[in-house]
Amino acid sequence: MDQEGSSQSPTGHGGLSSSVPSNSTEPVRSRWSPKPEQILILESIFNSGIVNPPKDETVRIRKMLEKFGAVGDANVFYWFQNRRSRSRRRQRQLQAATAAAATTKGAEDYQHMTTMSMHHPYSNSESDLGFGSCSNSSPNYFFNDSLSQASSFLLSPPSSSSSSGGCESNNG
Amino acid sequence: MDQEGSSQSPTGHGGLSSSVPSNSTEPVRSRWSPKPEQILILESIFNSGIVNPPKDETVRIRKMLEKFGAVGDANVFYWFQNRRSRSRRRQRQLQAATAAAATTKGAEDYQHMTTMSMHHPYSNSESDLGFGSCSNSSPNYFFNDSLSQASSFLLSPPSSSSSSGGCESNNG
DNA sequence: CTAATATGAATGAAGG
DNA sequence: CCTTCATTCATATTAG
Repeated sequence: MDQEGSSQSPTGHGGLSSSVPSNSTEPVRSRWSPKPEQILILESIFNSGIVNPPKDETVRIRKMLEKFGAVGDANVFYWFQNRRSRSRRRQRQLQAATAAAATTKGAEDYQHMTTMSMHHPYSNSESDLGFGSCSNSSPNYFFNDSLSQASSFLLSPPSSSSSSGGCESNNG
Repeated sequence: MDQEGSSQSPTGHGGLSSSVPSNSTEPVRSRWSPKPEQILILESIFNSGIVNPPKDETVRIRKMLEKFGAVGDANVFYWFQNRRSRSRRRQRQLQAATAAAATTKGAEDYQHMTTMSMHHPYSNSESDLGFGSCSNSSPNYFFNDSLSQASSFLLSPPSSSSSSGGCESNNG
């Protein structure tokens, strides 16, 4: 198969500035491929408790991500939506596995369950439980960053202190 | 796009000595490798017309496959998902090629894929289309099997019946 | 050992 | 929100 690790051609998505991929030198990426920095930011926000950012917040997040590569509001929205779904699914799966492992009811279902071990390329510890960052003040979700450039950027927000407060995100 | 998350052993072996080489590199931590019997079952189901089994059916299929080796709902779901995609992809490829050959435009303005070689020694005809087996009765998809143990097992399915037709899986 | 292929798994995007 | 499609990544297996 064709394996492309480094892609330096982000399709001008976002539906704003960038135009159609008329570049003949660009392998034209069909869909958006979030950069590591962008993923870091998105994960930070998600882990901060903002699992369902409102429209206002989504736009701001997009602005931040744009610094590291072309991205649109829709991409951000999709990302959070998929992230939420996957998180919930993961949680349910883990819960079901744990429960099944401890079941042993001995009624009629004698189906033994093998050890649950979902292999993960990256140690994805989904610990988004109990988000205490539910303050309707400044949405500075970053504090546990790890990237260099990302952190540098995160320390210099666009002077926008407008917070939309979002304990329970509700997009319309 | 994981629908059901139920993964068991990463190596995908029923708990016996794996056929993995004596390499000291990763003997474990692999992806699920469906056993021939499992593949037979899955193919039978797929060819039976159940190309998109609902959740209930997926669980049941997983139970059947578990008899032949560790497998999770997710694996079954992935299998069907990939099967569908690949079938469609295959058809589109062939169709495109045929159309291109019949067009006789004399201009190769059509650019598809990057490096998709289509020099296949055998005609990869899935011939799985136009399945008129659209009856919402018992889901006894097996009838044209060839395996020994598999067939033996297939003749003793669980008393669970009432599946979702399989014509058009639409649940939500 | 390296290249190519087959296939399971992950993710972005879209529909309902 | 949940399900589904299409694309891509990663790895196992096979060919050279």
